[in-house]
Parts: sequence; structure tokens; C-alpha cells
Amino acid sequence: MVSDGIDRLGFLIHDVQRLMRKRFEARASGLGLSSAQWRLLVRVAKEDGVAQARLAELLEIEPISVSRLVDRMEEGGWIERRPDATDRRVRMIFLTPKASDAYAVIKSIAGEVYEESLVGVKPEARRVLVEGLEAMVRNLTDDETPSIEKAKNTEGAAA
Amino acid sequence: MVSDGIDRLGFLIHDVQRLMRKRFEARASGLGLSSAQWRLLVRVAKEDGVAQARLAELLEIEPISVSRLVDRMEEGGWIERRPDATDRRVRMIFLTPKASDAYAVIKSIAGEVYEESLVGVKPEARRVLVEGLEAMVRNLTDDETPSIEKAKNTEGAAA
DNA sequence: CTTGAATAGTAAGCACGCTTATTATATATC
DNA sequence: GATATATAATAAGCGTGCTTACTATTCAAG
Repeated sequence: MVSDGIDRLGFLIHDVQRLMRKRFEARASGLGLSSAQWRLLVRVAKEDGVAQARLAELLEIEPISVSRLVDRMEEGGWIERRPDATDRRVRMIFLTPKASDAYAVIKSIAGEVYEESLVGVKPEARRVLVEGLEAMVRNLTDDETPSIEKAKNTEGAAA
Repeated sequence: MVSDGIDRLGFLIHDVQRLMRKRFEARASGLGLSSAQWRLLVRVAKEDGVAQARLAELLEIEPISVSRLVDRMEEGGWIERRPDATDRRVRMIFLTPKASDAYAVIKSIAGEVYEESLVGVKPEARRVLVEGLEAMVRNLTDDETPSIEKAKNTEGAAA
């Protein structure tokens, strides 16, 4: 197999994600926000009044997941659902003042955790790291598998 | 603040992990295995008869999570719990023949997904990427988080 | 032997992702 | 107007992680 640590790539990514989320949640627990919640909060902060379906698209999770996340965040007083005047199917999502205040704190925590995680990694290596991760996202988002003929139907049929 | 993608590092890691898991699960769904399940399966394959507490340590998840994961895998016929002769608290975990067969397939799928995710990333960049991720795991594992009373021993995740 | 701490595993209940199915509403077509 | 399809959101139920609390067992002191 590959001589590098490539064969542990999945474990590495998994570990980094888990550890990062854990540290985020430890810092943000004072605010009462989980990582899924601040991730949504950040999106709403950038696009106030966004519809849930649009949030699902931005966060790349399913609408039902947004629905239940928004449920808890509404209960927690972070966001507010308001009806759309022109389309009665739509619920527009707005931040509460409490959430707007938390937004600055969240950005600060994010910066802290990123820096802590990259201690000892030189600027050029950071650049390569980020570029590599971006390439991975692109490769994995292309929803067909190159050079593999599995003949599995429905795989990539619905683009 | 670096003006690169560093400020999106958390989103990047999160996306890569999610997309990788998704692709894994799509491939392994033919086997009836989830990513959490094959992760455990790989560990048991390398250390047959391992105790659940040891698995929790290896997988870096909580014992209760192992317990429920093992429940479903036992139901699925992937693993087997057997009592330890010398310590009646312990359940030793063994692979079934079905799981041993699946192990080779899993390794092959893992290799495929890793390669697909790294298309267009040069060998040297791959090395830097993996080293960067390893550094991140080290940095985030050092629980330098102050004001935490759990002076727990954090043994390195050596392989 | 008895007491008490540590360890292995589990139960209950929560968060957050998913798939599948349902309800309202909007829009296109007849 | 009537019907069919599409879209926004939700409901139900499951998998996998967590915290907290519990039982059973082992081990160390007394």
C-alpha cells in the first residue's frame, strides 16, 4: 500500500474533526451553543431572514435536520421564525439580539481554536494543508467515481 | 489573521470528514456496514479478542458508545461477545467469519476513497497534508485547556 | 472477612445527522 | 375551475456520539 500515512487519512480527518468540535464545544458551552448551532448561527448572521431550505443548502445538510436544529435554537432564544409575506410555506429565520452578541464571541473562539490546532505548522505548510483540504472537498463533491465501473444504479443519477 | 482559508479551517475539516464518511458508507452499504462499524471492525481485526474498554480507548470514544455499537454489530452477525475466563467483568470481542471476509473489502474501499479524494494533489503536498493533520491531532489532544480538574493521563495515539 | 476504590459494561436520555413519508402551499397544465 | 406536480417544512424512527448514573466484579487495605 501507500508508504505514507495516507492509509490512515480517514482516521486522521475523523480525529481532527472530532477533536476540533470537542474543543469548540468546550469553549462555547459557556454560551450554551453547540457546534452545529453556531455553524447555523454564522450563516444566518451573514444572510438574515434566510429560509430554512436555503440554510439546508448552505450548510449542506437535509432540510429536516435544519428543522430540528432551528427548533432547539428557537427554544434557546437564539433565532426567530417569521412568516414570509409572499409565500406562506416559508419561515424566515432571524437572529435575536442575544445571538448577534454571541456571534462576535464565536468568531473569536473559532480563531483561537484554529490557531491552537496549527501550533508548530509553518505558514507555507498551512497553505498547502488548506489547499489540500479544498482539493479533497472538490474531489469528493464530484459525485461520480472516476475510473470505477460499479454499474450501481441511482449512484449519481439524481444530480 | 491569515487571509488564506485558515478562517474556514473548521468548515473545511467538517466538510471533508462528512463527504468522506458519506462516500465510504455509499460503498460499504452493500456490505451492510456503517463507517463507525467498519472502524471498529478494523480494530478488532488487528487485535482479536479485545475487550470493549480497550476498544473505547483505541477508537477514542466512550465505553457506552462502544457498548451500543457492539450491540448492533452483534445483531448484524459481525462480531461475537465471549466471556473472559480470568475476569468476569470483561467481554472479549471476536470477529465472525463474515466480518473477516468483509475486512479485505473494507480496506480496498478505504484505499479507493483515499485515492479519489486526493486526485490532483502531488505526493509532496500529500505528505505535508498528512503531517499537518497529525500535528493538529497532537495539538488538540494536549488538553492545555486550563481550569479542568480531570488530570487524566492522555496517552498518545501511537499506532 | 469487610470495607472501599477502581474498573468493565450497561441503561436512560439528549443532540444531530440521516431516510422515508406527510401536510400545506404554490404553480403549471388541462 | 380542476388536477397534477413541485416545493417548504415537519413527523417518525434510526444510528452514533455524548453525559450521568447504575450494577457487577476485581483488587487493595484494614
